[in-house]
Amino acid sequence: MMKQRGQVVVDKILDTAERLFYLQGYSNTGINQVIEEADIAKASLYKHFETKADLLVAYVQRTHERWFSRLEATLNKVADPKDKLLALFDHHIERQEIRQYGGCPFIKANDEAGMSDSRVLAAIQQAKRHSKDLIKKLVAASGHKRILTDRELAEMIFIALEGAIAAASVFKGPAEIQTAKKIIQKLI
Amino acid sequence: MMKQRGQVVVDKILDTAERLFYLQGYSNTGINQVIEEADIAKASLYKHFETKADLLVAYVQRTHERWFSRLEATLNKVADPKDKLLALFDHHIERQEIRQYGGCPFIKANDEAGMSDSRVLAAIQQAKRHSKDLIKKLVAASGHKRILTDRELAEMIFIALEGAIAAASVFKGPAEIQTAKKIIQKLI
DNA sequence: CAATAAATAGACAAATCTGTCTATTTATTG
DNA sequence: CAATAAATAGACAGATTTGTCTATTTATTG
Repeated sequence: MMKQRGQVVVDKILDTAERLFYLQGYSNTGINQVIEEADIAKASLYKHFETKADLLVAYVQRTHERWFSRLEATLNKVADPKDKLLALFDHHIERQEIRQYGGCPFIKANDEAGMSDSRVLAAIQQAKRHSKDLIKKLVAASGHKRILTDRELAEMIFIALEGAIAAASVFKGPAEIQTAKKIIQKLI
Repeated sequence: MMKQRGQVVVDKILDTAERLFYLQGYSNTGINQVIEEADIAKASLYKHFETKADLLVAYVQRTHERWFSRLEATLNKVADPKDKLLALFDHHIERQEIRQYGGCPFIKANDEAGMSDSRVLAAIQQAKRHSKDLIKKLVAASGHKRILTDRELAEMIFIALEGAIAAASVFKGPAEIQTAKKIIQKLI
């Protein structure tokens, strides 16, 4: 039952889908490219995922899980509660560097399929609610200046992160995320 | 030379492309659907646009022009300089209602084609720079509290608008745009 | 009116797409 | 080892994609 060395087929599929769906977009990525680059048989893919849309849903959920794990690991390394808020921005600067400023994978998936597939939309909303909740907890524990209320500051950080990542993906650089960080720093 | 009543072919194409590219996405919209719904011949489309990608570039540029006209008209109705800043948010709440919370058309186009087509990326960057410049001018004339510098406030408003529109398109409602407005109100 | 330009309908090519199916080989497990 | 499950390669169907081309009709303009 346990495959230790060598990925199991479903992981190879998801790894490849994750890379291609983000880089090229869902619609621009064909099943044939996925199975070729994942180096698996087509029948194997359709044994694990009934349709291409099912693979998209799985991709969003898996991206959500991995996003959360990585962010949690980053935040655990930061002690000061205000610094945790600022670490959010540094984390996303690093992530967007790695992602070559391709923007937020959830917003991308939402723009491509969120209006037509309700399961995709639901998975994306879950991820964004998760992000917002996490920020709310960090704000509550931060002991900030109270220029804004807890709720306002949390919403502002959430919205600023979203906007800064979107802007960074337009201008292909970290500038807006760094700017957002400095401004939030003034407000906490 | 002048066509007065009845749209010329190129306008019918662009109107249809505008609607379909935004609603369904560029990749999910076929040339055949465009010509059918625009009620024109395929040869006419390819006489005006060499490739589908050229139509996308034209779509982005036209969306940019129309976005600016509409926003300018809205702002001209507002006298108070601080109210102009707040009117940005109201304007986008209305626009996103009409657009059924489909998000920013430029970010959408960027997510779908910005990484692969440099002309699309350039057109999107122009639109976003235009938006940022407009906000900067409004901020400079606003006589705000100077909790933030002019540059910081302008960047914050730009980023907050981007983020709020993205969040609104995930949660399919105006909540985040309204919240962003209230927060900016506190800072000006 | 005559000449030129613009638009039309639609067939067509060539490639690509998702999804199905068969037949075979490789792993796993009792 | 024997039985079951999982993965493979690849042909195939049927639909759809972008873009080209021909032949015809409709507008425009000198």
